Amino acid sequence: MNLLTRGLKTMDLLTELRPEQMTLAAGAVWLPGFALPQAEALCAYLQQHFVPHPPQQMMTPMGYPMSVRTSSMGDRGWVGSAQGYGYSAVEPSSGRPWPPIPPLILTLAHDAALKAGYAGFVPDSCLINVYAPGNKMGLHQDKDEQDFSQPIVSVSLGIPATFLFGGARRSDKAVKVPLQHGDVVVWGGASRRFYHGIATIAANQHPQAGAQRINLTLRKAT
DNA sequence: CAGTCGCG
DNA sequence: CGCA
Repeated sequence: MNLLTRGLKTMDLLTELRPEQMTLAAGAVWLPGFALPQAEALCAYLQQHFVPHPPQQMMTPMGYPMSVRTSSMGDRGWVGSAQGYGYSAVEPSSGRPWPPIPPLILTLAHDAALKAGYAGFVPDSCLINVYAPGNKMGLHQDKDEQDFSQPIVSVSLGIPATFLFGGARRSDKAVKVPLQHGDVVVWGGASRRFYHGIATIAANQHPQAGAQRINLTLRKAT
């Protein structure tokens, strides 16, 4: 019995099959399980990171808080406030510089980018988004970076999430990608500025992360 | 005028 | 999907 005679629709294919690599749009690649070898070490490392650098809810310029909590590593960290969005060399709550991105994460990001077709990726910013059940992220573009020739590398840890990957306009139809612990998504080239987001997170539990999804987003900000 | 990682 |  093949997949078509079982009556599977496109969404079912995405949830049942775990291809080694799948193209979501021109220049955008989903790498299921690419970070699984490092995932447990990453979770442990982040737990330690969160002690001196607790994730905080950023504000939007429209006056609403975002539902996710965020922290950062690297020369720059992404911050949001009533004044707008951008990159900061210091953690707003403490005024101290962000801690460096550890080699484990730099290497993972570099290797994932290479696998997706982007050689020589050296990020200077790692945004850490922490999602609890009920949290979400509306469709948006990553457009606060200086150099759009560099891709974005996104690492998923903890409980699952539905990643929404749209197009150049916010109203473009978005593909739904069922991200799991250890999945990596890389987007660049034509898709570098495409809209993307995260659907409301369902209640869930993960052995390493608890009731959380932790997303690492690696960028070259400067 | 452009926006807008939010909301209804 | 369009806001103000």
